[in-house]
Amino acid sequence: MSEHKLYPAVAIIGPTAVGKTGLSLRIAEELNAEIISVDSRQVYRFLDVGTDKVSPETRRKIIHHLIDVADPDEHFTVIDFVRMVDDAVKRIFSRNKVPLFVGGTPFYYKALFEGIISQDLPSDPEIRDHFEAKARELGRTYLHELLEKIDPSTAQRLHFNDLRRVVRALEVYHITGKSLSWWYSQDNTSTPKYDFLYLGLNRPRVDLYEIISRRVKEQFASGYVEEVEWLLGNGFGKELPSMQGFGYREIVQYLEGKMCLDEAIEGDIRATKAFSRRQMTWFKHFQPSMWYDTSVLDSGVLLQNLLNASKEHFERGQS
RNA sequence: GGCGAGAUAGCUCAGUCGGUAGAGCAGCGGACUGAAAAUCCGCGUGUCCCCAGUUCGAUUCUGGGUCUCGCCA
Repeated sequence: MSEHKLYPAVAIIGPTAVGKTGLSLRIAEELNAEIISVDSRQVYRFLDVGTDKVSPETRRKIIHHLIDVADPDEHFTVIDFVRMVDDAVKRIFSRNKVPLFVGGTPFYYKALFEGIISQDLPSDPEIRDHFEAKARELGRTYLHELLEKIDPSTAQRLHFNDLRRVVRALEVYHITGKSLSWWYSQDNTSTPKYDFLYLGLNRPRVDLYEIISRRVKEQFASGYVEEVEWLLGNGFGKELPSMQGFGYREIVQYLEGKMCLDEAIEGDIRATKAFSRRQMTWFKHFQPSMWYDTSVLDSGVLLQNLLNASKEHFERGQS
């Protein structure tokens, strides 16, 4: 087997609101890099305020990929993400530039760099709906017992309340006739294409929470509610996956008169904090070359550190 | 000033027919194979406001005090 060439890539990871975006713009500028957004919400058009997208002006100066690549009513998945990234990376290198990955969706990094996703597993929304209806009718334990019969080892792994995964396992079995655990045992995950380097940004919790709280309030002051109103008014219903994110779902409740504005804001802040914790339980295992504390490092020094680490990585990849 | 209600976890509150207490939220930890900002799991000792009385035993009953909130002056 011939040794295939890996694309060098640098990724800036860290919880929401640590300051990834700001630093990434400056690094991209210095390195002549193009940015690849690793963010499961920024892929959607029209979700702008709530996802903290960089402005179109900035994007004209520094090219960003994987932003605004799907409509809010499309069924965008990790697989779409990986495929589009692979494509973008080829074009970036053909222009003699390098890719800088930035974003806070750990699952996407995992799929992209560590090839954890089994290929060729189908999905079918109708079958999902069918099982979800069953769960509503007969209870979640019923579905879990169903899974137990066809795929005991997966059933054992999954809690009966974890509807998403139980349904997924049943879905795969019903389409392919083979259980999920059988598929996983085939080891058909994709081979790695990237020689990646993670650079970690973090800061103390309390500090992070304060920034999150401030940022959510800014979003509400910058047309967040109007954005959601517009989406709903243009046929993008609240049941869409793109509309299930924190903030969006609270604003929907607010617009339906189920909570007041302050409750929506507080709910958004709470959910964003919880999300930042969930992000960290993944990122902890990512083993970045280093965790940089953005609250203690002088921003110039921090930038210089990140630049040096990135340059070194790309130079090594080119030799 | 009078009358009434209350004081229990960081917050909102439940409860103990007297045997030192538990929910939700917050907080913390974890899982994660085609929805991932999704989905899911686990973690609860706190002068039960203070003092005295009754009692084998009081956070619970009684009396007094302090504070808070209502209503009336």
